[in-house]
Amino acid sequence: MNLRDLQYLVALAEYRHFGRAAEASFVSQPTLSTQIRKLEDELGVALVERTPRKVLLTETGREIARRARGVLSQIDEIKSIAQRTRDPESGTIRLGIFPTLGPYLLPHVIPRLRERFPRLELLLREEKTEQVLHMLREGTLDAGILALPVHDESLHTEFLFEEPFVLAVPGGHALAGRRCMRMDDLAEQNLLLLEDGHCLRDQALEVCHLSGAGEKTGFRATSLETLRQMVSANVGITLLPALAVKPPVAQSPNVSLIEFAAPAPSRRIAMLWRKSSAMTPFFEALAEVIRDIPEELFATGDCQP
Amino acid sequence: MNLRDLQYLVALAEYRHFGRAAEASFVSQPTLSTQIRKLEDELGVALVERTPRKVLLTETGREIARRARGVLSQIDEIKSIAQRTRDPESGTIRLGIFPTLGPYLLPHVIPRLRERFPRLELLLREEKTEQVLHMLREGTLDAGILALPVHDESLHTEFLFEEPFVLAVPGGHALAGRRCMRMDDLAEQNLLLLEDGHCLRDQALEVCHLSGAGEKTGFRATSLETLRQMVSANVGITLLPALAVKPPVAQSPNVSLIEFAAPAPSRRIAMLWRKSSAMTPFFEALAEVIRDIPEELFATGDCQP
DNA sequence: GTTCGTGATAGTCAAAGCCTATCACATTGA
DNA sequence: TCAATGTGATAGGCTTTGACTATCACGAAC
Repeated sequence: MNLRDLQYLVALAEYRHFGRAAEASFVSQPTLSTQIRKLEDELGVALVERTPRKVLLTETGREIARRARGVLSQIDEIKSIAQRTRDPESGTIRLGIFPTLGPYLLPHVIPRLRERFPRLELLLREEKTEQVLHMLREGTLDAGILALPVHDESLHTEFLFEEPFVLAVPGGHALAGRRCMRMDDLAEQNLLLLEDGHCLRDQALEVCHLSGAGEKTGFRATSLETLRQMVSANVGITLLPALAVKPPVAQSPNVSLIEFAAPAPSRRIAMLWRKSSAMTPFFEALAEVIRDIPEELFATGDCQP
Repeated sequence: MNLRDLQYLVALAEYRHFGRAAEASFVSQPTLSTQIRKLEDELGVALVERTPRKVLLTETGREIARRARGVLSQIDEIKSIAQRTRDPESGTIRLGIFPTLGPYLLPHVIPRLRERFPRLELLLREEKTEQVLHMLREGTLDAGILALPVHDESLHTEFLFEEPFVLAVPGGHALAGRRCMRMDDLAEQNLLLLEDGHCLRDQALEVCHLSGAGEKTGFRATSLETLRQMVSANVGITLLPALAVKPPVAQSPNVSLIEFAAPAPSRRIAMLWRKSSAMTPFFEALAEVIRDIPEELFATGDCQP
């Protein structure tokens, strides 16, 4: 049995005439006759009642023709899906992003993506970095936005932007009056950090290491917002990524933000997808849109400590 | 595109390995590889992400494979229609049933089915309720026997019988001497229950809710037989469905069974199949045979607490 | 660096789908 | 009543396709 057989049967059901059914199917009448006969042989039942100058389908033939229409309809759907994929801007992308970036980047990015790809359906998934990588590898995510470095040769890495850190201190802190500082100025300070599993923790530890700062003991936050609230509550000081302190994020009460002089500590953000993905060209276009958000979101002022 | 192509794609989606998909499809690996490639060429899109030692389907490939399963399912229906026309009572039915019913119902049902439909081949599949429903929907089961309610408009529901629960207590338990009780008598008791995923757990929780009983903490059984053994070992008390305590099921040592007065807690069992199935008349006959098992299997004694 | 697993390619062959030519048979019209 | 016509079936043949085995190419694992 094959799809052409089903097409012939459906045509025969409609025309009830071998010649006209053949013509509608773009084959010769003997071809259609033979194929219908072979289908009957394969199924072991009569589908057609052949009477002189008249063709009727048996009850079984009518029922099978009905199902055949459903099958052919689904085949058309399959071709439609394929056609839509050739025009990818109308499909669905599953995009992973980690929690200390997603809520601050996406408000800038989503409107631009909707404008650029109005027919795209974007399914966002907020997970920690390791989980995003895992889901990318096993194919439950199509792409991810992560901080570098990522060591995975099976993934393509498309650099997006560099996001600097700023120091957040309570309003009454000794450093609060400063607009700008050098990394060295962090020496002897102890910072509030996130718990294990967050890449921001590792990134902040790297800054601590370079600057001589330490981690405030006896405390680990579960989210960036918790860190911010702790600073606001005079519990301590912390590093925050630039996007997390720029509009539309509201300024927190009792929190002063201090930028760093060059070379400022920062994290490099990239979009990753499987090298084997068929969507590479499209992902590159998507990355381009993300890369195009305004630089003033990251830019520090003219910082001369 | 032809039906074999769709079969190959579905197999590839399942195995994610060209060799195993080919083996399952009874062709050689080069054949399957070539046919998939030709299908991709015909559709003009990549269906498969080929990475070293790992095969993933693209999102388009997954979507098309999903549709292909539907197509192949309808082709099976067409063959089934033809086979049923040739010989209505032979052929193969794939029947799903959940684990806390199957082992206790089937011994009563199988002999009657074999007698009534001697040429029928019954393939039984024991799965939890959600899995049976999933397999019904995707066409890997023809029918299922499940507890109601089931909310799925695409499935036909044919009520079979109502199966009451009995309370199983250890021989030395305070309630052990009673033959009969009201549901209220369960208040303040804590019952051993199955783990998540078993519909019997939900059914028992409903009884707990109505009667004021609770769940015994720190314990969750993986099977009904484990529950029974725990009662036998004086660990606690539990609800058991009636069929699970009637012959040919052996009576457990040190376990007393107490029936409930009307209205007794119970679960309603039904047979479900796809409304689109061509086998509806036959399934109705099959359900009739199941419905006809002796009522004393469920009947409670004259229970006057 | 070698071995192994896996998917792709090359060459080949049998089967299938399709063709044209023609046949067989029933219906229709003169 | 008979010839003409319409229609579906059959025969022979050709092209295409699906399938094979053998082998290659490449990346991962050891």
